[in-house]
Amino acid sequence: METVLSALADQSRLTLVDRLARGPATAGELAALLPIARPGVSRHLRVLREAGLVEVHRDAQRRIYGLRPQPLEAIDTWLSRYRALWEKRLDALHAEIARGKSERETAE
Amino acid sequence: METVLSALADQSRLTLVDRLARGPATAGELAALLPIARPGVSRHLRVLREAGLVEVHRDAQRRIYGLRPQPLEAIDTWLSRYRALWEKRLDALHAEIARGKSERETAE
DNA sequence: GGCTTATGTACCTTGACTGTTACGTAACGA
DNA sequence: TCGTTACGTAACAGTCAAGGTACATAAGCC
Repeated sequence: METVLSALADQSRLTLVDRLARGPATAGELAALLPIARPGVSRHLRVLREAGLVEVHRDAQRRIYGLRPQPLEAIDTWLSRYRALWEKRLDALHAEIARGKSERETAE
Repeated sequence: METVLSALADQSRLTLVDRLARGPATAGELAALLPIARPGVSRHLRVLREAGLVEVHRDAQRRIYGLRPQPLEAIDTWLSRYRALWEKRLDALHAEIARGKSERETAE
């Protein structure tokens, strides 16, 4: 959990993950998205790989990276423990809106 | 987004957030949960505060910390862009189960 | 006014992280 | 086979973050 959050706590890696959500890409394609030199991208990809967020397949001299959603699902699961905290707030808001609306309707 | 993920990418702060999800606590109560010295906890709490994950109220010489769910909601929203990636997989799994294990050949 | 309790800030050290350049490796293609 | 393409690792410098100790602040208590 902490490993995945650490891996995502970086704008460069977030950019890579965002891109990979739309489908696989080669290391070169991914590197083109970032304003840093290639070795830096390689290390970012390694961090994502070690966090289980991406997987690699070789295609001749190319490396095809793809997103592994499992760690993201783990975050989603962890987050679900807190979801009630803001859904309660939203429910209250919705109730407020509904109440205001009905009051207006009965008033008019 | 990156700020919140960075704040959460630390086991100590994750512990604090987990605790605060069950209700407010004083800095002292929170410090007792971590195996580090008090000033370290103060700094962790500051990181959480600057990420908008907690808020503080003074009560005489005590500081009462409470969880602010909004940043967590932001992560949930960000995550929703990826949710289809594993829900598709789960749907396929459910379909597979519903269909029964009669014919299996070119799957995956 | 002192003394204690509760908590934060200042400062320092150490270790990890990010980016760079230089180099290594592996596969394709003329 | 030799050059090119596509990636990665190695080594290094600068920055950042986490922990510790010492000190500051602030409010209650006697």
